[in-house]
Amino acid sequence: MPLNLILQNIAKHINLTKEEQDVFTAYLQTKKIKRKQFLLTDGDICKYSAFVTSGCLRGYTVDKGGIEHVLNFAPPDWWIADMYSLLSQKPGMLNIEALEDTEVLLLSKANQEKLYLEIPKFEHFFRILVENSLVASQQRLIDGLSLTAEERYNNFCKRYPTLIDNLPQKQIASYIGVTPEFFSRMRSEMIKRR
Amino acid sequence: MPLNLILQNIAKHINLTKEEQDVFTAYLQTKKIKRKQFLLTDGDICKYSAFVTSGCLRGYTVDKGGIEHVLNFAPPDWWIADMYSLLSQKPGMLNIEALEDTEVLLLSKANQEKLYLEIPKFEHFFRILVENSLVASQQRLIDGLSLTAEERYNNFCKRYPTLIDNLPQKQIASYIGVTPEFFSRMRSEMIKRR
DNA sequence: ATTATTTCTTAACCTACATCAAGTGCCCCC
DNA sequence: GGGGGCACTTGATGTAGGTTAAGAAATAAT
Repeated sequence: MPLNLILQNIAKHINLTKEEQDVFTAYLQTKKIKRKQFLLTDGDICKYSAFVTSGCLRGYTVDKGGIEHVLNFAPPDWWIADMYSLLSQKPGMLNIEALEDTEVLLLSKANQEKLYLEIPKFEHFFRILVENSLVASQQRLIDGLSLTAEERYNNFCKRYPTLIDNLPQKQIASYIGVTPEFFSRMRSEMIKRR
Repeated sequence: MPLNLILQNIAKHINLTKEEQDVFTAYLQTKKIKRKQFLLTDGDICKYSAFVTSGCLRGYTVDKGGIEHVLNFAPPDWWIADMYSLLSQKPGMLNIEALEDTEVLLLSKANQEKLYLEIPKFEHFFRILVENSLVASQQRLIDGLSLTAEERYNNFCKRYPTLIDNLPQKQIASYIGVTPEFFSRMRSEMIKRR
């Protein structure tokens, strides 16, 4: 069980005693997900936050026309959940699927609430975590309103350099909001212009 | 000073003693902003979260071509800040401007940090506040990727019914991501189809 | 190693929305 | 109350990205 990674992630924002670490880690469950398997399916109620220790997940929605739209990727050291469903405990719209064999540590909403009571530092930790997510989400919203697809792709490469090597092109295309065809064309034009 | 409104806002998520209320309210400053005046200008460092007690603010960015893109509105009972700049204490991209004469209560980042230490319940309050913001931001992101402008406008009317009566059309257009010309045309076509 | 499936590439054609421009209507301010 | 400026409307034209389709290349499965 690779608890070191999650303890380091937590230690970015809060200091836990050894005892507190034990309390925290006792609340976690390990889960392995094979490539193409789902951690969460749209219409389900999201009961866990997941912390990725190896592999890669993607969160995506499917629109009326059956087109998939990637909301987020989660490589190692990242958290992922359907936030709407997790908070409201209502059926959500997000599918969370493994892009490759993946291992996660699951923290249930119930255990998360217990953590807040037993170790209030976790209020602080998750506030900061969500604040940073909000900043990234708003930045992406602004990008979608004001930048061309090329500019969005450039930003993606700058912000998440470690992701681009292993992510399939069609997933990157979906994340920046264009079709695979357009993405392919755009990239070859960018290369011609070098 | 209309402290009742903000105390009610806080009471949605946390219970404060009378003493705690006094500590909290002592940290607030009142500010009046005339229509068209700025609370924050892009390039500045955001030092406050603002709670609107009357009037209406809008947060927007300006792109390379000089086009404004509305990120958020803040009518009464809403919080607003440039989250990136507030968290990082680096110059931000958001302008916050009054759409009408507005009154806000300001909570500085420094005071906010003090609050967390003196009344840790505020960690809980702001975590929930930011979580809800994240959900709304992600939903808007997904809408922008998967819906037509009409559908986005319909969602806007459903989610924020109290906003549409008083907001100028061009601001709504900017929020849903279309030009004023297209918005005007789209609306008259929707009316024809009734 | 071979086959099946998926991903990527490329070309032709299409479309939701943008841009430009000008006129009308409305609101704000003096 | 009136003038000026801004918001809204409308028409013509343009464009960033989508759709359709087919072939090539790469990857997965056996």
